[in-house]
Amino acid sequence: MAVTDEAIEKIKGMIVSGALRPGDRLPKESELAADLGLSRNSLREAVRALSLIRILDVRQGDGTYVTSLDPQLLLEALSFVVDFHRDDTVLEFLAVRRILEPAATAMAALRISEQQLDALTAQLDKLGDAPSVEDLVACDLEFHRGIVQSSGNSVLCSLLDGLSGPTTRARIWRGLTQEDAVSRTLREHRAILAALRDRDAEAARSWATVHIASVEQWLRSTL
Amino acid sequence: MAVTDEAIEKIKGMIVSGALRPGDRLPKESELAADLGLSRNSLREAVRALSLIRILDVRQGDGTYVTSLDPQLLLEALSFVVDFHRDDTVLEFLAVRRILEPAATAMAALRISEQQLDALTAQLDKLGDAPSVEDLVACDLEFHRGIVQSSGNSVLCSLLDGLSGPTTRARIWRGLTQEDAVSRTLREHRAILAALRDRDAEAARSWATVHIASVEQWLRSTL
DNA sequence: TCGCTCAAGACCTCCGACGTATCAGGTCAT
DNA sequence: ATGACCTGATACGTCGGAGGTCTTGAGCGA
Repeated sequence: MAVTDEAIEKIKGMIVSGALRPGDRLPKESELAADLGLSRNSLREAVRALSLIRILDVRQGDGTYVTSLDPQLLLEALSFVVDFHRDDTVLEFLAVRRILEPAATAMAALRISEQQLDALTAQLDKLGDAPSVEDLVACDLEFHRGIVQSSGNSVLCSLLDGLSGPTTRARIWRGLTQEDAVSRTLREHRAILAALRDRDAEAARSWATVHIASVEQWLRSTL
Repeated sequence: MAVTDEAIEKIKGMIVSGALRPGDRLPKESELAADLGLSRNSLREAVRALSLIRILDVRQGDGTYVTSLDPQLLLEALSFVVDFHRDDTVLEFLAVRRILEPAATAMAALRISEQQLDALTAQLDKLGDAPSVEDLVACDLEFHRGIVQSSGNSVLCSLLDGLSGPTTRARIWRGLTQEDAVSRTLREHRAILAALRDRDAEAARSWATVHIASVEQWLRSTL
């Protein structure tokens, strides 16, 4: 195994074992390189790799720190990976969303605050009846994110965030110009919100399923 | 933005845009570095980072290639990330599994082959009635993986694989020594398999839910 | 006390050299 | 002619050192 890979494993080991804890600062590059028995150049490759997936946070002029290791932060790397997928696997990602999103929406129905409900309502009101496709996409993303956050599970939230990432969603919506799709989306958003306000988890779940299934159906007929 | 980060973005761009396709070979380090306008050392940091998340495959003495970009491969990096999570977030990961696994099991009920059913049966038979905890853990992993693969969704499969990764599962099972837990697990596996054989998606879903919920409940009472 | 200057510390980038692994082509024995 | 073996070219792996840039905080003056 290459020295850089060893270094990655060792740093990972230090974090998993608790020798390095979230927020801790690593020894400076030259010291750490000496400790691990490799050159500064090779160590930098290891650090850079761990930095890409948000394990380490490198601040020039300051030092290198272990991130908070929050699920949210680590799964952020997921969206980076999802960006690489080609169109022919979009349906599979969408199928996973179709499983997760209704469940998250149902969970949210039991936990969402009045204040959050009001915010979602205001958001929909602000969008109006005939928004541009761009506005609708942005709003859709925000709407679902708000709901999923109310599920209270940050892993679930980050996962869905990654799966629904800008790229995937943009690709799907770019061609979604059929007139009734816009109004249908607006109606479905209203219905989901109403179900949440009623604390009706099953209704919320069903509307979320319908909502995603309609996108899935449209996409399937298009590809 | 640092030159290395720019290089990462550029390489990503080349792949996403289709200029580089799965399996393609990249120009050699020195050339690519010159093309992108940075030193070989800095480029190597970018390549190493992309290699960690399985976007690139570097072979010494040969060259650097774009991987297949299969969801399976890319989500493999997920397990690396999951390893970093501390015990207090295990419940959130488990909650996500509780959503995905029953759905995957239900999907499998409609698609699994006779041959795969026989293989799962043989696996359970081989384990016997009173296996060691280690054997049970290994078998459990294999059993669920086999089922999820039959769901036909490779994204779903990889995601669950990552979430159920060795570390998380090992941590959970390490303390699972209560006698009835072992026999209960065996019974539940048999029940899931029976539901699959009956092509009864709802029964399969329910048994999978029960199966995971029991782990969740035990874990919740322990932490 | 507040704000500015400046030097120390740490990461950023680059260069050039050498080590090591892989592959292709040629050589030689069978 | 075929196969194993050798060898050179090629490309990645590792290293040490030299400047450069950014952040931080101590020290100074208003």
